[in-house]
Amino acid sequence: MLSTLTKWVLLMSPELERLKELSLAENLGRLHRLWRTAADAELIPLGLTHPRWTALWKLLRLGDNVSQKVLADALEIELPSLMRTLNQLEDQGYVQRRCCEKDKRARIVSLTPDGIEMLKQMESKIMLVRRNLLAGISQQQLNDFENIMSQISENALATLDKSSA
Amino acid sequence: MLSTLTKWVLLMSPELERLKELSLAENLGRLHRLWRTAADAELIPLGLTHPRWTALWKLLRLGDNVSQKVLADALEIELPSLMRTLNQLEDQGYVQRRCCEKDKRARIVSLTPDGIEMLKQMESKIMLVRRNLLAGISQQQLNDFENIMSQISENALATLDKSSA
DNA sequence: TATAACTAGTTAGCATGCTAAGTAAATAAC
DNA sequence: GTTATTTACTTAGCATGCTAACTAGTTATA
Repeated sequence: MLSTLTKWVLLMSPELERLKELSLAENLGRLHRLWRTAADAELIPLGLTHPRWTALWKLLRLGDNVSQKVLADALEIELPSLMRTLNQLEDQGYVQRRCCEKDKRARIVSLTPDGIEMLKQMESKIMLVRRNLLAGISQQQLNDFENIMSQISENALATLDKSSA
Repeated sequence: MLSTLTKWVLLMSPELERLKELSLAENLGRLHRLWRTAADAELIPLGLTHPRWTALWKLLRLGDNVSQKVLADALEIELPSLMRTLNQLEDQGYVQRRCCEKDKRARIVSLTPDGIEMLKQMESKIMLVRRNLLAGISQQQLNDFENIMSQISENALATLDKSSA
Protein backbone atom coordinates (compact mmCIF):
# COMPACT_ATOMS: atom_id res chain seq x y z
CA MET A 1 0.00 0.00 0.00
CA LEU A 2 2.80 2.32 0.79
CA SER A 3 4.36 1.57 -2.54
CA THR A 4 1.09 2.48 -4.24
CA LEU A 5 1.24 5.86 -2.56
CA THR A 6 4.87 6.31 -3.44
CA LYS A 7 4.14 5.50 -7.05
CA TRP A 8 1.38 8.03 -7.18
CA VAL A 9 3.45 10.75 -5.60
CA LEU A 10 6.20 10.06 -8.10
CA LEU A 11 3.65 10.04 -10.87
CA MET A 12 2.41 13.49 -10.02
CA SER A 13 5.83 14.87 -9.27
CA PRO A 14 5.53 17.56 -11.94
CA GLU A 15 2.78 18.90 -9.71
CA LEU A 16 4.84 18.82 -6.56
CA GLU A 17 6.11 22.35 -6.82
CA ARG A 18 2.58 23.59 -7.15
CA LEU A 19 1.52 21.40 -4.28
CA LYS A 20 3.94 23.25 -2.06
CA GLU A 21 2.39 26.55 -3.06
CA LEU A 22 -1.01 25.38 -1.99
CA SER A 23 -0.35 26.66 1.47
CA LEU A 24 -1.76 30.07 0.52
CA ALA A 25 -5.23 29.22 1.79
CA GLU A 26 -3.70 27.81 4.95
CA ASN A 27 -1.58 30.90 5.45
CA LEU A 28 -4.67 33.00 5.12
CA GLY A 29 -6.35 30.99 7.84
CA ARG A 30 -3.31 31.13 10.07
CA LEU A 31 -2.97 34.88 9.68
CA HIS A 32 -6.61 35.42 10.50
CA ARG A 33 -6.28 33.25 13.62
CA LEU A 34 -3.13 35.10 14.65
CA TRP A 35 -4.82 38.46 14.34
CA ARG A 36 -7.77 37.25 16.30
CA THR A 37 -5.52 35.78 18.97
CA ALA A 38 -3.57 39.02 19.28
CA ALA A 39 -6.78 41.01 19.65
CA ASP A 40 -8.26 38.55 22.11
CA ALA A 41 -5.13 38.75 24.25
CA GLU A 42 -5.93 42.42 24.80
CA LEU A 43 -9.69 42.18 25.08
CA ILE A 44 -10.45 39.02 27.00
CA PRO A 45 -9.01 40.59 30.17
CA LEU A 46 -11.86 43.09 29.89
CA GLY A 47 -14.28 40.20 30.36
CA LEU A 48 -15.31 39.89 26.73
CA THR A 49 -14.96 36.85 24.50
CA HIS A 50 -14.28 37.23 20.79
CA PRO A 51 -17.88 37.04 19.55
CA ARG A 52 -18.97 39.47 22.24
CA TRP A 53 -16.45 42.20 21.59
CA THR A 54 -16.82 41.98 17.84
CA ALA A 55 -20.59 42.34 18.24
CA LEU A 56 -20.19 45.41 20.48
CA TRP A 57 -17.67 46.89 18.10
CA LYS A 58 -19.86 46.32 15.07
CA LEU A 59 -22.88 47.69 16.87
CA LEU A 60 -21.05 50.96 17.44
CA ARG A 61 -19.94 51.13 13.84
CA LEU A 62 -23.50 50.55 12.64
CA GLY A 63 -24.54 53.56 14.67
CA ASP A 64 -26.40 51.69 17.42
CA ASN A 65 -30.16 51.02 17.38
CA VAL A 66 -30.25 48.46 14.62
CA SER A 67 -32.24 45.27 14.36
CA GLN A 68 -30.71 41.91 15.21
CA LYS A 69 -30.98 40.97 11.55
CA VAL A 70 -28.93 43.98 10.44
CA LEU A 71 -26.31 43.28 13.08
CA ALA A 72 -26.09 39.60 12.14
CA ASP A 73 -25.67 40.46 8.46
CA ALA A 74 -22.95 42.98 9.27
CA LEU A 75 -21.10 40.43 11.39
CA GLU A 76 -21.63 37.85 8.65
CA ILE A 77 -23.01 35.32 11.08
CA GLU A 78 -26.47 33.80 11.29
CA LEU A 79 -29.20 35.07 13.59
CA PRO A 80 -29.13 32.03 15.91
CA SER A 81 -25.39 32.54 16.41
CA LEU A 82 -25.96 36.19 17.28
CA MET A 83 -28.82 35.37 19.65
CA ARG A 84 -26.57 33.61 22.13
CA THR A 85 -24.01 36.40 22.06
CA LEU A 86 -26.63 39.10 22.55
CA ASN A 87 -28.13 37.17 25.46
CA GLN A 88 -24.71 37.19 27.10
CA LEU A 89 -24.11 40.87 26.40
CA GLU A 90 -27.56 41.65 27.78
CA ASP A 91 -26.76 39.64 30.91
CA GLN A 92 -23.54 41.63 31.27
CA GLY A 93 -25.54 44.83 30.92
CA TYR A 94 -23.81 46.12 27.80
CA VAL A 95 -26.74 46.05 25.39
CA GLN A 96 -30.52 46.35 25.52
CA ARG A 97 -33.17 44.94 23.20
CA ARG A 98 -36.56 46.47 22.63
CA CYS A 99 -39.39 45.94 20.20
CA CYS A 100 -39.39 47.97 17.02
CA GLU A 101 -42.39 50.29 16.70
CA LYS A 102 -42.53 50.17 12.94
CA ASP A 103 -41.97 46.44 12.53
CA LYS A 104 -43.26 44.40 15.42
CA ARG A 105 -41.34 41.32 14.30
CA ALA A 106 -38.00 43.04 14.78
CA ARG A 107 -36.08 43.77 17.96
CA ILE A 108 -33.75 46.76 18.15
CA VAL A 109 -30.39 46.40 19.83
CA SER A 110 -28.78 49.39 21.53
CA LEU A 111 -25.79 50.05 23.76
CA THR A 112 -26.25 50.78 27.44
CA PRO A 113 -24.08 53.37 29.23
CA ASP A 114 -21.98 50.46 30.53
CA GLY A 115 -21.63 49.19 26.98
CA ILE A 116 -20.42 52.56 25.78
CA GLU A 117 -17.95 52.70 28.65
CA MET A 118 -16.64 49.27 27.70
CA LEU A 119 -16.28 50.33 24.06
CA LYS A 120 -14.13 53.25 25.13
CA GLN A 121 -11.78 50.83 26.85
CA MET A 122 -11.83 48.50 23.86
CA GLU A 123 -11.07 51.18 21.32
CA SER A 124 -7.51 51.92 22.39
CA LYS A 125 -6.72 48.22 22.70
CA ILE A 126 -7.93 47.48 19.19
CA MET A 127 -5.94 50.39 17.75
CA LEU A 128 -2.86 49.13 19.56
CA VAL A 129 -3.20 45.67 18.05
CA ARG A 130 -3.60 47.11 14.58
CA ARG A 131 -0.53 49.32 14.98
CA ASN A 132 1.52 46.40 16.24
CA LEU A 133 0.50 44.06 13.46
CA LEU A 134 0.95 46.52 10.62
CA ALA A 135 4.31 47.80 11.87
CA GLY A 136 6.73 48.36 9.02
CA ILE A 137 4.14 48.07 6.27
CA SER A 138 3.66 51.11 4.07
CA GLN A 139 0.31 52.52 3.05
CA GLN A 140 1.06 51.57 -0.54
CA GLN A 141 1.80 47.98 0.40
CA LEU A 142 -1.38 47.89 2.42
CA ASN A 143 -3.42 49.16 -0.50
CA ASP A 144 -1.93 46.55 -2.82
CA PHE A 145 -2.59 43.87 -0.24
CA GLU A 146 -6.23 44.82 0.10
CA ASN A 147 -6.64 44.98 -3.66
CA ILE A 148 -5.41 41.41 -4.05
CA MET A 149 -7.75 40.31 -1.28
CA SER A 150 -10.62 41.98 -3.09
CA GLN A 151 -9.75 40.30 -6.34
CA ILE A 152 -9.54 36.84 -4.79
CA SER A 153 -12.86 37.51 -3.03
CA GLU A 154 -14.50 38.47 -6.30
CA ASN A 155 -13.13 35.37 -7.97
CA ALA A 156 -14.46 33.24 -5.13
CA LEU A 157 -17.89 34.81 -5.29
CA ALA A 158 -18.00 34.36 -9.05
CA THR A 159 -16.99 30.72 -8.67
CA LEU A 160 -19.61 30.09 -6.01
CA ASP A 161 -22.32 31.80 -8.05
CA LYS A 162 -21.45 29.71 -11.04
CA SER A 163 -21.45 26.42 -9.15
CA SER A 164 -24.75 27.16 -7.42
CA ALA A 165 -26.39 28.20 -10.68
CA MET B 1 -27.97 57.46 26.55
CA LEU B 2 -28.01 57.90 22.85
CA SER B 3 -26.75 61.44 23.27
CA THR B 4 -23.85 60.13 25.34
CA LEU B 5 -22.94 57.81 22.51
CA THR B 6 -23.31 60.54 19.95
CA LYS B 7 -21.08 62.82 21.98
CA TRP B 8 -18.42 60.18 22.26
CA VAL B 9 -18.49 59.38 18.56
CA LEU B 10 -18.14 63.07 17.81
CA LEU B 11 -15.36 63.30 20.35
CA MET B 12 -13.37 60.59 18.65
CA SER B 13 -14.16 61.77 15.16
CA PRO B 14 -10.47 62.30 14.34
CA GLU B 15 -10.23 58.54 14.68
CA LEU B 16 -13.20 57.79 12.48
CA GLU B 17 -11.26 57.42 9.28
CA ARG B 18 -9.01 54.92 10.97
CA LEU B 19 -12.03 53.13 12.36
CA LYS B 20 -13.23 52.51 8.85
CA GLU B 21 -9.89 50.97 7.95
CA LEU B 22 -10.20 48.50 10.76
CA SER B 23 -12.02 46.16 8.48
CA LEU B 24 -8.74 44.61 7.37
CA ALA B 25 -8.90 41.87 9.99
CA GLU B 26 -12.50 41.23 9.05
CA ASN B 27 -11.66 41.08 5.36
CA LEU B 28 -9.00 38.55 6.15
CA GLY B 29 -11.56 36.41 7.95
CA ARG B 30 -14.08 36.77 5.16
CA LEU B 31 -11.56 35.82 2.50
CA HIS B 32 -10.50 32.76 4.41
CA ARG B 33 -14.11 31.70 4.81
CA LEU B 34 -14.77 32.27 1.12
CA TRP B 35 -11.81 30.15 0.11
CA ARG B 36 -12.89 27.43 2.43
CA THR B 37 -16.45 27.59 1.16
CA ALA B 38 -15.29 27.38 -2.45
CA ALA B 39 -13.13 24.35 -1.66
CA ASP B 40 -15.87 22.68 0.35
CA ALA B 41 -18.30 23.15 -2.51
CA GLU B 42 -16.06 20.88 -4.59
CA LEU B 43 -15.07 18.39 -1.90
CA ILE B 44 -18.14 17.82 0.24
CA PRO B 45 -19.82 16.00 -2.68
CA LEU B 46 -17.02 13.44 -2.32
CA GLY B 47 -18.33 12.70 1.18
CA LEU B 48 -15.66 14.60 3.07
CA THR B 49 -16.18 17.47 5.47
CA HIS B 50 -13.63 20.26 5.72
CA PRO B 51 -11.63 18.90 8.67
CA ARG B 52 -11.56 15.47 7.06
CA TRP B 53 -10.28 16.47 3.67
CA THR B 54 -7.70 18.85 5.09
CA ALA B 55 -6.41 16.06 7.33
CA LEU B 56 -6.15 13.65 4.40
CA TRP B 57 -4.44 16.28 2.31
CA LYS B 58 -1.97 17.16 5.01
CA LEU B 59 -1.27 13.51 5.69
CA LEU B 60 -0.24 13.06 2.08
CA ARG B 61 1.97 16.12 2.18
CA LEU B 62 3.67 14.89 5.34
CA GLY B 63 4.56 11.73 3.49
CA ASP B 64 2.14 9.42 5.27
CA ASN B 65 3.06 7.27 8.29
CA VAL B 66 3.37 10.06 10.84
CA SER B 67 2.20 10.16 14.43
CA GLN B 68 -1.05 11.83 15.39
CA LYS B 69 0.94 14.46 17.21
CA VAL B 70 2.91 15.39 14.09
CA LEU B 71 -0.27 15.54 12.03
CA ALA B 72 -2.05 17.70 14.61
CA ASP B 73 0.88 20.12 14.74
CA ALA B 74 0.98 20.35 10.96
CA LEU B 75 -2.75 21.05 10.83
CA GLU B 76 -2.33 23.54 13.65
CA ILE B 77 -5.11 21.98 15.65
CA GLU B 78 -5.00 20.22 19.01
CA LEU B 79 -4.83 16.45 19.40
CA PRO B 80 -8.37 16.10 20.77
CA SER B 81 -9.70 17.95 17.72
CA LEU B 82 -7.79 15.63 15.42
CA MET B 83 -8.94 12.52 17.29
CA ARG B 84 -12.54 12.93 16.26
CA THR B 85 -11.63 13.55 12.63
CA LEU B 86 -9.34 10.52 12.48
CA ASN B 87 -12.03 8.35 14.03
CA GLN B 88 -14.35 9.42 11.22
CA LEU B 89 -11.73 8.86 8.53
CA GLU B 90 -10.97 5.45 10.00
CA ASP B 91 -14.69 4.63 9.96
CA GLN B 92 -14.80 5.69 6.31
CA GLY B 93 -11.83 3.44 5.64
CA TYR B 94 -9.46 6.15 4.41
CA VAL B 95 -6.81 5.94 7.14
CA GLN B 96 -5.39 3.34 9.49
CA ARG B 97 -3.75 3.74 12.89
CA ARG B 98 -1.19 1.39 14.36
CA CYS B 99 1.11 1.43 17.32
CA CYS B 100 4.60 2.81 16.84
CA GLU B 101 7.36 0.27 17.42
CA LYS B 102 9.91 2.76 18.64
CA ASP B 103 7.63 4.79 20.89
CA LYS B 104 4.79 2.77 22.30
CA ARG B 105 2.93 5.90 23.36
CA ALA B 106 2.53 7.02 19.78
CA ARG B 107 0.14 5.83 17.08
CA ILE B 108 1.08 6.08 13.45
CA VAL B 109 -1.49 7.24 10.91
CA SER B 110 -1.32 5.99 7.35
CA LEU B 111 -3.47 6.12 4.24
CA THR B 112 -5.37 3.08 3.06
CA PRO B 113 -5.73 2.27 -0.66
CA ASP B 114 -9.20 3.82 -0.49
CA GLY B 115 -7.70 6.93 1.10
CA ILE B 116 -5.16 7.23 -1.70
CA GLU B 117 -7.91 6.80 -4.25
CA MET B 118 -9.89 9.56 -2.59
CA LEU B 119 -6.86 11.84 -2.57
CA LYS B 120 -6.48 11.39 -6.30
CA GLN B 121 -10.03 12.62 -6.74
CA MET B 122 -9.44 15.50 -4.34
CA GLU B 123 -6.27 16.68 -6.00
CA SER B 124 -7.80 17.93 -9.23
CA LYS B 125 -10.64 19.61 -7.37
CA ILE B 126 -8.28 21.51 -5.10
CA MET B 127 -6.16 22.64 -8.03
CA LEU B 128 -9.28 23.81 -9.82
CA VAL B 129 -10.35 25.93 -6.85
CA ARG B 130 -6.92 27.48 -6.61
CA ARG B 131 -6.86 28.33 -10.30
CA ASN B 132 -10.33 29.86 -10.10
CA LEU B 133 -9.55 31.98 -7.08
CA LEU B 134 -6.21 33.27 -8.30
CA ALA B 135 -7.45 34.06 -11.80
CA GLY B 136 -6.00 37.30 -13.11
CA ILE B 137 -3.39 37.65 -10.40
CA SER B 138 0.24 37.71 -11.52
CA GLN B 139 3.02 35.75 -9.90
CA GLN B 140 4.62 39.01 -8.82
CA GLN B 141 1.41 40.19 -7.15
CA LEU B 142 1.10 36.83 -5.45
CA ASN B 143 4.64 37.05 -4.11
CA ASP B 144 4.04 40.53 -2.76
CA PHE B 145 0.81 39.37 -1.19
CA GLU B 146 2.48 36.48 0.56
CA ASN B 147 5.30 38.71 1.76
CA ILE B 148 2.88 41.08 3.43
CA MET B 149 1.11 38.15 5.03
CA SER B 150 4.44 36.92 6.35
CA GLN B 151 5.30 40.29 7.78
CA ILE B 152 1.97 40.67 9.55
CA SER B 153 2.37 37.12 10.89
CA GLU B 154 5.81 37.92 12.24
CA ASN B 155 4.51 41.10 13.85
CA ALA B 156 1.68 39.14 15.44
CA LEU B 157 4.00 36.47 16.78
CA ALA B 158 6.35 39.12 18.16
CA THR B 159 3.42 40.88 19.83
CA LEU B 160 2.13 37.67 21.35
CA ASP B 161 5.58 36.67 22.61
CA LYS B 162 6.00 40.05 24.22
CA SER B 163 2.62 39.98 25.94
CA SER B 164 3.09 36.42 27.22
CA ALA B 165 6.57 37.19 28.55
C1' DT C 1 18.36 2.05 39.84
C1' DA C 2 14.52 4.92 41.50
C1' DT C 3 12.09 8.82 41.24
C1' DA C 4 10.58 13.06 38.85
C1' DA C 5 9.24 15.37 34.88
C1' DC C 6 7.67 15.27 30.42
C1' DT C 7 5.05 13.57 26.23
C1' DA C 8 1.41 11.12 23.21
C1' DG C 9 -2.85 9.77 23.35
C1' DT C 10 -7.50 9.63 25.14
C1' DT C 11 -11.97 11.04 27.26
C1' DA C 12 -15.22 14.45 28.91
C1' DG C 13 -17.35 18.56 28.56
C1' DC C 14 -17.60 23.67 27.12
C1' DA C 15 -17.98 27.50 23.38
C1' DT C 16 -19.48 29.08 19.14
C1' DG C 17 -20.53 28.33 14.54
C1' DC C 18 -24.32 26.16 11.82
C1' DT C 19 -29.07 24.25 9.84
C1' DA C 20 -33.85 22.90 10.61
C1' DA C 21 -38.16 23.89 12.19
C1' DG C 22 -41.68 26.74 14.45
C1' DT C 23 -44.15 31.40 15.52
C1' DA C 24 -45.67 35.97 14.74
C1' DA C 25 -45.81 39.88 11.85
C1' DA C 26 -45.50 42.08 7.31
C1' DT C 27 -46.09 42.04 2.42
C1' DA C 28 -47.66 40.27 -2.09
C1' DA C 29 -51.03 38.00 -4.98
C1' DC C 30 -55.37 37.13 -6.05
C1' DG D 1 -60.27 41.50 1.91
C1' DT D 2 -58.38 36.90 2.09
C1' DT D 3 -54.80 33.92 1.35
C1' DA D 4 -49.97 32.83 0.31
C1' DT D 5 -45.38 34.07 0.75
C1' DT D 6 -41.69 36.19 2.92
C1' DT D 7 -39.23 37.96 6.94
C1' DA D 8 -37.43 38.41 11.89
C1' DC D 9 -36.92 36.06 15.63
C1' DT D 10 -36.53 32.02 18.55
C1' DT D 11 -35.55 27.21 20.04
C1' DA D 12 -33.35 22.77 19.51
C1' DG D 13 -29.75 20.14 18.30
C1' DC D 14 -25.44 19.04 15.45
C1' DA D 15 -20.27 19.87 14.14
C1' DT D 16 -15.82 21.17 15.26
C1' DG D 17 -12.78 23.88 17.73
C1' DC D 18 -10.92 24.11 22.56
C1' DT D 19 -9.09 23.15 27.66
C1' DA D 20 -8.81 20.10 31.67
C1' DA D 21 -7.81 15.90 33.53
C1' DC D 22 -6.36 11.06 33.11
C1' DT D 23 -3.30 6.99 31.52
C1' DA D 24 0.65 4.95 29.80
C1' DG D 25 5.15 5.21 28.14
C1' DT D 26 9.66 7.87 27.83
C1' DT D 27 13.41 10.64 29.33
C1' DA D 28 16.08 13.16 32.74
C1' DT D 29 17.89 13.49 37.40
C1' DA D 30 19.49 12.19 41.86
